[in-house]
Amino acid sequence: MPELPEVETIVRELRTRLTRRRVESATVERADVVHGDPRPLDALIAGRLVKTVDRRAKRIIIELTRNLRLVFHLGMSGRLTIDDHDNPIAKHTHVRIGFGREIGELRFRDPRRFGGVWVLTDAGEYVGKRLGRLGPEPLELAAKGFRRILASRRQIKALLLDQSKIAGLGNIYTDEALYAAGVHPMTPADALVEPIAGQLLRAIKQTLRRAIRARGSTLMDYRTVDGQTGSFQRQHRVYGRTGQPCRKCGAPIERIIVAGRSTCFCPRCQPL
DNA sequence: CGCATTTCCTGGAGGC
DNA sequence: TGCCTCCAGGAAATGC
Repeated sequence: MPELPEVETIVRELRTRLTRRRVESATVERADVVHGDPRPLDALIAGRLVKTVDRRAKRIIIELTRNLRLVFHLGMSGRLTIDDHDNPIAKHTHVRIGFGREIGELRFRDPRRFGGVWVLTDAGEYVGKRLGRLGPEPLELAAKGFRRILASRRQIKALLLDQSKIAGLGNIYTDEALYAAGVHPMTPADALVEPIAGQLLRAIKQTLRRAIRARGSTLMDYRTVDGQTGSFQRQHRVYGRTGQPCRKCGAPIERIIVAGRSTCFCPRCQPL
């Protein structure tokens, strides 16, 4: 399940391989995963060059010439890969964007279809409707901004998962960061006063940076653009370790439901 | 408006 | 082996 580190890994690879390349064709196999400008994608983007590849929270933004952006969201099971044109097309491949023969084909595959691509031809629509409701990037967040976010009675886990408050964390990195800071996931956010709030922000940033360095966590679906797995799952302290001993204190890791999500934590290192 | 709950979807796991 | 049920979860939609 791609969160910020997985998406950042994908963006870096796409940037290296696609910047300044020319789109030659586009094929939509499933129209209902494509949103935004309703005109046929092939006619719309063929001939344009890739100007930039960037990330906002968990979204991948491919900017083409003449003010057109393709915004990919991978949802749960989405993958973006670059394949040779004649590679077999995997099941649930919904969109293919062809580049030159020596580059290959960008393929968007998403079995569960929680993801999609937004074709944005107007900057206003892009900022206002799609990305306007996203909170700040956690890696760019200062202590003051974080304290403002914490001014709520909600459980800290629910708050960190709320993309309109802070954008990019998902279930894995929320659990890992809370463990690293020694904070129980059900703690009311406004109970986190200094120095704990600062510790938590540092834990969030450190967890994300380490995960990016390991090219993300592969549990099931996630792969990098060239099909490799990430390796951060080997450094997980709580996520997916239910019943196994805490690496700090030896107590068994527990799994509970918080904010409707399965939540792993150490009852001894993260007391309420 | 803010926040909690429900809903979408498929593949894989586990029970029998 | 085959069939069934359950579960994973990002975020939009819905319901207070």
